[in-house]
Amino acid sequence: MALSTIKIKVLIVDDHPLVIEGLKSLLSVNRDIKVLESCNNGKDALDFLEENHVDIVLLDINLPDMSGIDICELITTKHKNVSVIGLSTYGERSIINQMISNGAKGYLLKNVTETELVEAINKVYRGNCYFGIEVQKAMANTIFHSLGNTPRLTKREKQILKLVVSGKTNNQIAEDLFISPLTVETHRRNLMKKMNASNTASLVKMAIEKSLV
Amino acid sequence: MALSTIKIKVLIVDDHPLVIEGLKSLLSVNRDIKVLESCNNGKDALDFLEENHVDIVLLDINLPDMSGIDICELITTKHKNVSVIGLSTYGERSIINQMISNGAKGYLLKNVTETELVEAINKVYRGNCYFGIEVQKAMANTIFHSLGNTPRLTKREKQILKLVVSGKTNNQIAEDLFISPLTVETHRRNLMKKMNASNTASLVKMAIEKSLV
DNA sequence: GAAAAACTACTTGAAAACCAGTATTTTTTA
DNA sequence: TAAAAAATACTGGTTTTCAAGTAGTTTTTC
Repeated sequence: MALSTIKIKVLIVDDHPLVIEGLKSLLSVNRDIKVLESCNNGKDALDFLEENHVDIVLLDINLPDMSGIDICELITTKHKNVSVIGLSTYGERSIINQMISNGAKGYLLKNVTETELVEAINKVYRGNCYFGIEVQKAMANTIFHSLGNTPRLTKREKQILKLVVSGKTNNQIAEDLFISPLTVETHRRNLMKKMNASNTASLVKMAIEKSLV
Repeated sequence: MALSTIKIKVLIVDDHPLVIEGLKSLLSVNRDIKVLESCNNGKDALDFLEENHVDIVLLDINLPDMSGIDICELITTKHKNVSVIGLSTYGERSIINQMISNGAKGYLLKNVTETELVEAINKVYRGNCYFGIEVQKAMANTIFHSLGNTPRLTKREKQILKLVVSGKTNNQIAEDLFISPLTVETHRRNLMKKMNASNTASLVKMAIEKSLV
């Protein structure tokens, strides 16, 4: 708050000009925060991050070229010192879950107030998490049976889980991915261990429940 | 409409007094419809139906003693000449689907207008179906991949499907239901045939997708 | 009361999944 | 660059599921 020379560098990613302008306007008042750039698609955002130092990305979920959820994962894995705050119109719990498990540090709805927005950016910048009041409400309903204990799956595991859920056998998956059926079996076993599933049925159920597919 | 002596007999089931009064008030204007009784829980409703002739049940989903979805099934199986119209605050598609597959002939949201309510009751009374505009909107989103082609499962099949989804093996299910594992196997096979599933994974996926569990 | 549907139970054989390890190579991260 | 994590692949054995039938009993329905 005190150091006026060091500003929190923000990148806005949203395909709606109105929202971008609105966010810029809200943040322009605060002199600890500087909006470096705004992108209206995922690719531009990723390109910008390659060549610029950014602290916070305000990331919309509905983008024209790719899902905000996927972009979130790309950003958080590639740029460890960049924090993502999700942004969307509706507080759908499945999306919020996915954002969190993909490394998002905060989540806000678009009816956010200036106070809330600034608080979110400050908190996340300091390494904390921030979730809007409306978002917390949306999560509260099903807090026990999904959030928090969602296991972290590897890329390959997610891939295989999707194929399992789609009804493919180990052999079919092996053919699809050009690996040995025995390897698929190993991944499957690890998946079951991670998700506390005793068989395919509960694995599929939990995968859907935790919105991992 | 013409015969003033024969009125459509309606039973209201809702645990919220305000809603009951509202519905009564809306329907009191119409002289073809008579609200016989109103219950604030499922048991009372079922008891009333045992001893009284009712044409239409306006059934809330959230009830204190049991789920409106279950009551709907009980009513439609026990009382063939009684039609159920579901009633709830939110137009959640999964609930609507379950109501329909449990025999509901109509579904309305609580912000329903007098016109719509009367039209619904009249249509359902004449053997048709009626779904409110808001409900239709909610269903339209996912109309292709769930509704319409939902297979009709028997009571036992639903029961077993739930246990399969919960991760139990045929043997465990057999123990639970005091039947032979071989019988469970037969039911499971019929379930897979009905749902076009080739294995447990796709069976579970489809069961959840079609909100059958 | 007859017909249909649902529930029950079995046989046999094959395929797939599950369990519990070990182990090498590749990639990522500190 | 060394350590950790992820992806790969194997052995060997057990349990469960899948497939394709048959068939008796009970419950619903017309």
